[in-house]
Amino acid sequence: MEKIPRPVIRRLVVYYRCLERMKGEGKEYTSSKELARRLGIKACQIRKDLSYFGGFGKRGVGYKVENLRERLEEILGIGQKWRAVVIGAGNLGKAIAGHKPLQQQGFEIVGMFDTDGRKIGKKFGNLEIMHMSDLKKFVEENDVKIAILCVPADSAQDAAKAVEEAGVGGILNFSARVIKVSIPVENVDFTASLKSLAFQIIKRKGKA
Amino acid sequence: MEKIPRPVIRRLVVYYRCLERMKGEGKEYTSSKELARRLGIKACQIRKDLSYFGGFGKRGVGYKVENLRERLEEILGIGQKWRAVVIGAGNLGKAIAGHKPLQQQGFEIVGMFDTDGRKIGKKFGNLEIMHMSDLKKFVEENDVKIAILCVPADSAQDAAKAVEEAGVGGILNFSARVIKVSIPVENVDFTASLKSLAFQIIKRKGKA
DNA sequence: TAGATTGTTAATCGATTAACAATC
DNA sequence: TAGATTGTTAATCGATTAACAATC
Repeated sequence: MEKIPRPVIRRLVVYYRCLERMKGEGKEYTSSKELARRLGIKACQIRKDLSYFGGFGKRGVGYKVENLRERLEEILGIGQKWRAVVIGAGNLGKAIAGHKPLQQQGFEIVGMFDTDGRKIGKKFGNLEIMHMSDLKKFVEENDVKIAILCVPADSAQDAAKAVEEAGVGGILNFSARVIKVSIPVENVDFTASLKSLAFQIIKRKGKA
Repeated sequence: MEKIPRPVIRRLVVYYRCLERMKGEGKEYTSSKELARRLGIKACQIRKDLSYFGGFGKRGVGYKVENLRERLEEILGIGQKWRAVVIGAGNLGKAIAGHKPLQQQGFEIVGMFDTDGRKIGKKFGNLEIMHMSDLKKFVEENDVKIAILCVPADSAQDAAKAVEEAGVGGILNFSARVIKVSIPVENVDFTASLKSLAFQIIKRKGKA
């Protein structure tokens, strides 16, 4: 398979969600032009993105909504169940663990871990908070593929290392720190996003 | 001012955080090389990024940690207080509102809004949950600059529009939907990140 | 001076956009 | 056939990396 640019995958997810909605609306066919209009993206970019994975449309006609949705589901691995653990039982960790859209989209949170003795053994919903020292065993027994890292910046590297050693497949990193591991990582650094936003607001004020 | 590529600002935030830590470690001088090593970024990229805003270093010597930190603080608007509201008083909204690192970094959550009648009037910490219909007045009276959008995808566009009309300067969008407004937006779409991560794990498995 | 590191220009790389032949 | 839209190649754009003169 040809190398896929990172941004393409992000957009594929966006296309997928739009197709889900179109399906809900009872739409049978769509086109790159229509998707482009709804998503604020160029039509040729959509076609180009799809072309990395094959031709899914009919010239002169467009794409069959359900067919394209299914193909993207397959490509993105959305069909399968992804068993995940949350590392860090703070506010954020609990919010993620309780985030309903995740469950609906095939991500099942099967465990929560922390290092704070006062939290261990407590329940959050039907999840018991476990100690990091039990992570490896739990991952092996429960076929955990993803770890969602919600720990403070200073603990991030240690936690990430433990996750990697436990045999988890990839990390969604909410901590405000670059982590160094050899498994795939996606960073969700919203304090950086917020600062970047602040910068844009300042810049804009300057112009106005 | 020359146009600054978006990714540059994100990295500036990362540099800033690293400098804060270096300051904490009592380091007086650093270099693009050292920053590069600590952050897993190329040294020339750091110099290039900084060069958009001027020359902050001394050839042959490097950068004075505290000096560079201060300049970045200034550029990014980190020195000033940013008053923000959270839209959507669900799990996620509450987690963000209670997220301590935000307060420490100059972002103050001064209000929470929702449209669910059962939530209005309830307290979260020392914040009272208010109705969206009161947003405009609140924003004007409290000089709110940022709105953090934590509503379900289907409500995102309406909420974003209300935020824009209330006169807020920019939006941090946690919802899984593209929103169309004319003020700056930063998207934090972690379900998309999670799906992108899933794809990378699949791809990697294929190779191994 | 010799060594080090910046700031900046030029080269490379990668991603987006435009254009259009293929074809439904 | 005429009109529409894809899939793909080529052109453009933008960001990263390399290279090096300037200079501490």
